[in-house]
Amino acid sequence: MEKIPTIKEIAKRLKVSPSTVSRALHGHPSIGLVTTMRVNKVASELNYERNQTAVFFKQRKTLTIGVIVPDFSDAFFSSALSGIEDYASKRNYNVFIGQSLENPDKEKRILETMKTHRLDGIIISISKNTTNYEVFEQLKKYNIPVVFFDRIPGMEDIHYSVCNLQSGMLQAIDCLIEKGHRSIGLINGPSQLAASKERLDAYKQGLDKYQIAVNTDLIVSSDLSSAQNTYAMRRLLSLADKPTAIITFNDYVARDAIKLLKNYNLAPNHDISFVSFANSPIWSFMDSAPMASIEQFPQKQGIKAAEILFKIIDDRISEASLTPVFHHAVFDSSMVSHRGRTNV
Amino acid sequence: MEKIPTIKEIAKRLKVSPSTVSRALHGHPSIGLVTTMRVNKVASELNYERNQTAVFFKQRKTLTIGVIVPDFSDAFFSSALSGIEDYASKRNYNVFIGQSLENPDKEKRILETMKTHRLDGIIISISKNTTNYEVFEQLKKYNIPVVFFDRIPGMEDIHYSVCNLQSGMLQAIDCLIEKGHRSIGLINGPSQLAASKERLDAYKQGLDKYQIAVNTDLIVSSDLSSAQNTYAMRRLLSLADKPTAIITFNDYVARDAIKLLKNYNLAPNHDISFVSFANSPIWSFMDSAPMASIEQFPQKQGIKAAEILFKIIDDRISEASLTPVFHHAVFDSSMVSHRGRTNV
DNA sequence: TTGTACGCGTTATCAG
DNA sequence: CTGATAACGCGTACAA
Repeated sequence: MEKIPTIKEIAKRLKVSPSTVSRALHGHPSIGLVTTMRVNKVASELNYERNQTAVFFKQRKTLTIGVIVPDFSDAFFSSALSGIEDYASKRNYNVFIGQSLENPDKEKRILETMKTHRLDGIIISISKNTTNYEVFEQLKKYNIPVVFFDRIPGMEDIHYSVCNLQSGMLQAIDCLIEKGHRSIGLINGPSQLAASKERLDAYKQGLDKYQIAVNTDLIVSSDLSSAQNTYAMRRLLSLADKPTAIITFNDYVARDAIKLLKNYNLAPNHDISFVSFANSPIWSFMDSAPMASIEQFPQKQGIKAAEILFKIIDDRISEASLTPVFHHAVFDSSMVSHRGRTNV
Repeated sequence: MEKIPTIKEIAKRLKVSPSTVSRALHGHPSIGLVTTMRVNKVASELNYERNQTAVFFKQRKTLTIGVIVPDFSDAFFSSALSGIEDYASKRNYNVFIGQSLENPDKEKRILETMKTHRLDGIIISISKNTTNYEVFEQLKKYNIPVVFFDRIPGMEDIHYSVCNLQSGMLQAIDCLIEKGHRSIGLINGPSQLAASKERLDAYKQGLDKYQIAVNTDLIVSSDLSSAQNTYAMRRLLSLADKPTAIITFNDYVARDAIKLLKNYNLAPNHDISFVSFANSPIWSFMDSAPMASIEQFPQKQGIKAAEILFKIIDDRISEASLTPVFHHAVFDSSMVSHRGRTNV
């Protein structure tokens, strides 16, 4: 085990002071050319490499951001992570990760670890069970900026990057109405999710625009398990007046619904048209895709969150801002048609 | 901006020495109960939290491992990451990430960053274009253990965790032979990939077991693009003696091949049976899955790599091992049948 | 039981 | 242009 060369070591060999070596290594203009060259020579001979932990310690900056999501094996989040990593690495920043697995305790532990590590900033999509926001207040005191994305807490004064689901829902309804549908069903998610409320509100608003009364029979919910997805679909199919189109909470719900539809020997997008949310890559592998899916741009959301975070970090350097500004990025979801792709 | 409390601060308030505070906070037995309690009280009043960067610097341990893969938005790698994160977090370790995007230069840069950060260990699945292994040698000098997984370099004396593809291939062939197939095609990947050679060798070995001569017409390759996948399949379909079964490099190749087959109005697994590699989740969304897919257990590979890494880290503490031991985990791939799931 | 002194590697400040 | 010194926050021999 060879020992790792330090600035001191170089200084000793050259019989100069450590500070001279440090400055030479940084190309400081006040150091003479000869000295600089001699230092660089010895440094490369010894394979010197600076000890980043010492620099972090001294500078109180870690050049590291943290990313916390519920689960990296979920395509939505891993795609966001991929975008964040790419952005951060271009800024020469490093990325620390943690996954909450939807467990608020684990989430809290991760946040605390990141705090003690003095990370320069955190990007987080919170667990769906998180209700205690105290940690985030503490983070503020430690001056560690937090940017939320996709899943944001019900707090005032936060930075976030989210996707507005309303726009996609309204587009979907416009499109369905244009195709002559008047009876549009909704398979929504669990009511406690903010995302469910958002979809429902936009659904009602969309129908209202065309003076279509909301028929509560056409609105069913699921906890997003396959069993309940199927059950919800069955309820819609059992109606005397079946909907001619159905909007589902997400692509997985749509998949289960379409599967059931086929068991009834009905053709998706022919007998009943489908529009779902997420636009996940699964449809490119499927024979029966919904007519359209509403894209939520996970990677874009992640990158936007990173942009916000770095803006905060940059601003902090230039001035201690007296009036805090909270950055919000809300971009529109957008309906993506799958019609050319399906073979129904 | 409140300033962050330190041990010194606590010491000053209590008029004791910093070392007393430090020991008290660690529950050192030599500190009196009263003192300990007073220290803890003030610490929690001030919301004291120790500065991990200082500890890292002092202890020359970062309690952090790095994970590098080509792309986190790939389900295979994100699933591995998920497993690694979970394992590491149980050991109170943190995870640093980087993605090479198949770019050897970026990969090198990431590795160097991790080196200067003095990470305690690195788990990596190398980019498919990596040919220069010099960095890994340097890492050895810095005493940073590296564990490779899935994609491993052609080096001696390394730690790794991989999946043996031979077992799956042999199972597949056993299974196909048993069902009466004698003419089995292979759509392989690019020849420069070790994984292609491995599949080909096992394929030959499998046929050999049943005294079936290898027919080179039945072996085609693709660079794994959709275009070439389709082209490769077309070549097999244009043979006078078409194969009755086809083994494909991975699920994406199978998807493209099956798609083409349908254009020929032939039924997958009826006219031609398919077995592929990867067992990716896409099949659960598809109407026409291959008969079977060979599981490669990304998460398991990741966790195993983490186990190896932590074993090395643990061993290092207990003793400076004189004879280096290299840990290899090779577990068998395994054929997973999809027959119950397909509706062909 | 507690305090003193030092070191970890680097850089900023000030003095020459 | 360069050197000496202090400081960052913490842990720990050693001394008291």
